[in-house]
Amino acid sequence: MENEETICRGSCSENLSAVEDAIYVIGGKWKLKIIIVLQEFGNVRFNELQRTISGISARVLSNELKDLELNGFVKRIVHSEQTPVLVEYISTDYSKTLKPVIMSLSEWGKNHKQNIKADAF
Amino acid sequence: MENEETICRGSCSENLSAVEDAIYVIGGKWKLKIIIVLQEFGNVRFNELQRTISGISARVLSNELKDLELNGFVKRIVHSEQTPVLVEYISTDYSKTLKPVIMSLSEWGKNHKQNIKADAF
DNA sequence: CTGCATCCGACCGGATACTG
DNA sequence: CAGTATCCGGTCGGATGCAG
Repeated sequence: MENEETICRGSCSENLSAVEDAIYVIGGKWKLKIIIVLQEFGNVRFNELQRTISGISARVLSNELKDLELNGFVKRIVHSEQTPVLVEYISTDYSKTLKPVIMSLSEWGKNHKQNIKADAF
Repeated sequence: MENEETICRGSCSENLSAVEDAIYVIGGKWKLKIIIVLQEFGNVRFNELQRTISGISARVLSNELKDLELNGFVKRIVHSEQTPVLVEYISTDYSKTLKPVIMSLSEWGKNHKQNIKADAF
């Protein structure tokens, strides 16, 4: 019993901390959604992004983008220093490493919605 | 299933909403961590849970557990109505459907930590 | 157009104390 | 032990206005 628990605690904390790290970086309501849009659309401008991701305010989007850029998921490209400024955001190669995460989440979310419809427990 | 390069703009919103649904249910700082602990430990009592997941307060843990129970990820088992009350939480079969999500997140988190150590960009 | 600054209300969550 | 109630400070984030 003690032995099993000890083993479990070992791998568990490892797993826990890994997931914790992941959530710390890509957690929150918006980050993954922004990454998804950038990955699937390619170059996207600020307002375009805001329109695509319904519900996000300019303020929050701005903060999220800064955060994502700091962590290497997003690259900010300025096309013109004159007004009107043109800025595009693109996803980095590193953000592609999130593909499996996004896929499994998407898959699960799809199934979950089905289950919710099926039975209301 | 699909050619990733040609993932349609049409299915983008599909993907987005699926991930959004997933995040809505299992998002947040704690939910996945609680699920992980319950899956790996089996039966866990409230205080044990709080001790294992460092940083969570009783109040928050209580709320999260209620939420997880409502969504069918966790089952609450009362062993005794007398004081001291004995309660155990266990993960449900449905929570096992999150395995792929947890695995991909854990995998990514592990790699990410390595990359962070490697280069500080 | 792309944001940042500010104000300000809502809400999250810690600390503490309490109950069964 | 397993929570709940209350207080309360901090943060989140919407709205608005403005600047480059």
